[in-house]
Amino acid sequence: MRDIMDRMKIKTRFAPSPTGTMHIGGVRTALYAFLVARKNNGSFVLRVEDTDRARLVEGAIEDIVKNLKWLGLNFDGDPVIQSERKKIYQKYAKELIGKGVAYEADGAVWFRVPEEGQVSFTDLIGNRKVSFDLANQKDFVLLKSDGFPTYHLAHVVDDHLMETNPVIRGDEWLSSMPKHILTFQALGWDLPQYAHLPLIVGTDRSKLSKRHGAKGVSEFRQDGFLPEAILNYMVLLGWTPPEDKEILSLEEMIDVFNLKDAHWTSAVFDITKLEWMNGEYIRKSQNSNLKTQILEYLKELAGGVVPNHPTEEEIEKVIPLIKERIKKLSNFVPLTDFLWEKPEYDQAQFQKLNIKDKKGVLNQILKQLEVMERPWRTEIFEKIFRGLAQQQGLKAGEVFQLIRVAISGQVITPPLFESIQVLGEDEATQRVKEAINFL
RNA sequence: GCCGCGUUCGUCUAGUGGCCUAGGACAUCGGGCUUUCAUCCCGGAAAUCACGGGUUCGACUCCCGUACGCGGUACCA
Repeated sequence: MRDIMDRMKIKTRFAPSPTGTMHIGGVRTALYAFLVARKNNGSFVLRVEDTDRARLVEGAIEDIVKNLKWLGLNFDGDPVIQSERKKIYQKYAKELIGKGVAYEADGAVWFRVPEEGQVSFTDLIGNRKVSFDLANQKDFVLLKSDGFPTYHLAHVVDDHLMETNPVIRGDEWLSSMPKHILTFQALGWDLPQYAHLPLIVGTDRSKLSKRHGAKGVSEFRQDGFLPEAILNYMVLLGWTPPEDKEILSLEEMIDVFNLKDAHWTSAVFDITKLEWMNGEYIRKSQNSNLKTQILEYLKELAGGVVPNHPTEEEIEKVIPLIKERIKKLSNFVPLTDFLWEKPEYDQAQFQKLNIKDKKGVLNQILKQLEVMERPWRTEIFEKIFRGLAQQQGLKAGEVFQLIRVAISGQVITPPLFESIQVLGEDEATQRVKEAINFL
């Protein structure tokens, strides 16, 4: 197999049908095809399988192209659009009728499957030989009565003409192999190599779909997932990198990926691990890159408009505070919005505190803040409130926690002093006053 | 029903006959660091390798069967 792979030129394709938004499961198929192509200096093309006119969804092609681009899975050349190739399929359907292996009935062209015999091929995944008894196969449609080809004809014609090798697709096609083998043979063409990728399934082990709350790529993007993390997580669903090195860039994947090491068992999509990995990517990204990504993310969230707050400078200031605290870009908003907006105080948050006379202590705090030398310095700030805690018979943490809720309305925030620095001394003092009034 | 494929911790997986009293990662639990939450560090629990037969001195690894799961069985892809 290795020899054959080496000798043949490599050309892979991703062939979705534009019946909806690009699904997360498709990412893995596209990624593997992309990796095989790039690894072998081959090409990777996009083919749009739009032969089912009834299920066409407007904008689906644009969605697929946009998402592939976002992911960094760049394809070569222009997409091949099957609906524009109608004549070609018709020509071969006619040829097949001429050869006597196909016939017309009910306005469609059917392939006549031999009564007996066997077909088999060896799948690249796991190097498994799979055989089918033709006695179990029925005649199938090549050309529908509307003149468009079925998947089966279109696949054979296109992948032969495009010289696809190997064909990388989902495992749901494995049972259609007899149809494809038969058609290739009837046309007198060589069978390409095939790699049927195991299905990605939901927690109930059935094919991943909307039923599982499975999302489209765009939704992952809106959720604040990074393309690198999605790619990295998906590549692990069915393939293990050498030496336990799980975190890999696209470039590194190209380097070490090998289809022959791909697995043949279906994998459950586990968003928890994806989230962890996304957090890893956020933590290890450069602050300046993160800033750009957050800016872009917020802009998209606001419908393409740059929001007034946070500004680029504000984001820059806050990044070191939140970098280790967010798993997804979307976490940025709830974690930081108290910095740009007045908090809405909630008794429940104050009640979590272990201090009896909150109002009294807060007044003490306010008094200190008003006389503290500006600009406030961390050491001084800490010293003063540790002293205050002691004097009040409280733990230092309890006092800091009270200040936290007073300035943010929340019990969980980025580091206190740094947050106050972003807020500014006036605003921080003002909020303590407001908290006192609230209590 | 028929055809095909599959079956190692909850999940992704390592493992290609002795290195496996089964390793790693996520999740989980406990501890450390710590003014919250995270990050980080240390440690624990977690798979009778689906089951039953073979083959072999020896099987998670090879063979057969059973069970279960999934996919296909469309003029959908």
